[in-house]
Amino acid sequence: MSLDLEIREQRREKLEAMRQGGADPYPRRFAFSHTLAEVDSAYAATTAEALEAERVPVAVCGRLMAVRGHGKAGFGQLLQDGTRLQIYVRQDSVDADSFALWKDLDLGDFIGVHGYVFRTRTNELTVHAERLEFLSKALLPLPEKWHGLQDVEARYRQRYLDLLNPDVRRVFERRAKMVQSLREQFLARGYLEVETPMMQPLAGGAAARPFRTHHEALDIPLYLRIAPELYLKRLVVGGLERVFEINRNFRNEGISTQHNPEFTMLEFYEAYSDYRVLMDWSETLLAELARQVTGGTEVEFRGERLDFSHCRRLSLRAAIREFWPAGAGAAPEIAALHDPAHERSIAERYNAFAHSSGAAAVPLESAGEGALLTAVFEHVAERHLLQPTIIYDFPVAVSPLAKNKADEPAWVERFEIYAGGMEIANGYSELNDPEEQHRRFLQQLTLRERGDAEAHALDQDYIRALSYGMPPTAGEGIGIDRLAMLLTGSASIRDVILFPLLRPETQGPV
RNA sequence: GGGCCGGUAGCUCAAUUGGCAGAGCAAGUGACUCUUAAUCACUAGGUUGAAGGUUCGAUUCCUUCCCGGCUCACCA
Repeated sequence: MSLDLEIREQRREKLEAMRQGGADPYPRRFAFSHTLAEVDSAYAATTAEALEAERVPVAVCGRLMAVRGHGKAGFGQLLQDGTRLQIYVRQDSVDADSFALWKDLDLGDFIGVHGYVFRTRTNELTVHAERLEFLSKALLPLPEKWHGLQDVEARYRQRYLDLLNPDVRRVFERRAKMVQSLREQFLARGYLEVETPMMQPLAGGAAARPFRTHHEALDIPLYLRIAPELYLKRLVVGGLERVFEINRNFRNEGISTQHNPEFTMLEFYEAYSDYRVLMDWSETLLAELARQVTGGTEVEFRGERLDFSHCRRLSLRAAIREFWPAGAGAAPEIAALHDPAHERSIAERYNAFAHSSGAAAVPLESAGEGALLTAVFEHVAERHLLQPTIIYDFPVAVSPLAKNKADEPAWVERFEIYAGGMEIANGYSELNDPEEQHRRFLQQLTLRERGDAEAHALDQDYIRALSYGMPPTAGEGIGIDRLAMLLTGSASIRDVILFPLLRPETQGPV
């Protein structure tokens, strides 16, 4: 028998013995007087003498994480909701049943402790036990007490064990605080929080491969949403002029340190606004977010200090010039970047450099007009954009839902925010001309026919909604997971998602 | 999907260019009434991810496969 099973067998026997003795090993509740955190904060400043005089009675509970026995006495450490507190059990202070229970406890068991607060000789705040109650059993042993769970796969598969590690717990607490801060900032700006369909008959609003499912009763195919965009803008048509949604998107694409098939997006729209307004608002939003979550505007990410107090602004074309690799010859002239005729030669020049230096080349084949320049930007600049940076003005070919620039119709009023070398946000002035939107969808269809599985589908109902009239509107999506990576210093998106997608275990758990 | 790295006791990790698979924690027994990674003594715990191959002998070398990590490509 493996040791694991042996331990479980021994612990089952303890449970059985408890039942034989008339006790319920899984009792229903414990009426605690204080949480461990409350004990901690209430008596943090109280001296040993004052506690001794007062003998404050408490009833506390938690998971037993450490035991240091001394024969007829002993110390234990309880863990409750992230707080640890020491207990002291001595034979001459508790009843016989409680002491027998104490001797029989395993690490990981849950107990309730009645007693009083005191300080040990080393001045540690401790509950002096007078009675113990058994609350629940750990049949399986917990991970190693000092190192915790280290195996990366086990950490993700058994997150409940990983979360016992305070550093891991802190990441998810901070993520929660982040979402709360964002929500509060949007509510303060007069936004309404909404929920739009996660299952859609057409997966629109972004360029990505969707997950497909099927509704039995209606007998129709449905797609898990790749973005909420088209629904949120329908709401703006309906007069909900400031809306935001924090929810999951699903994209049937690769998994990496920056990609999980389901990820959380904050997406928002405000009427009578444009991308200039959103650039300003995003900048203050991020700065305030960093302040509320970390207490400052600077964070450490992959060895870099990132400063969220402001965003640098750079046009896409300027970014290509600035980050054009030295080995690729002179950076493209501004005039060339404005002339579609030069787009291909710019990409080819970059690719010549890429081939000689071993860097990834820009795929030339399927790209439509304007898409090449965007691809060049991503290859040349993205990984250099460590400090928060707004990149603005994109080609219309890669932005089928964004409004054209007044003075340059082949380009749109769109921006993306980069930090830590990752794209974390994407926003634009929304295209609200239904006829132009229809033409854009048709262009996407021709891409689709050419084999681009990620090109937008034609959403007639969305065209109809726009035809009723949508005010000038600006909208933006912010990737919550990546932002959480930045604000928690996590190198992988899996470290900020409680249960990241993994291949299922072939051999079931023990 | 490509490249690189990894998988050894429940957990964290060792194992000498191929030579008896080990330690700490956790577990069991015993000692111990102020410890805090408690201490001390003893005990038990292994199909070294799987299947083949080379060899007198494989955790170690080779092949295939499984699982994971990093990275590149696609994407946010």
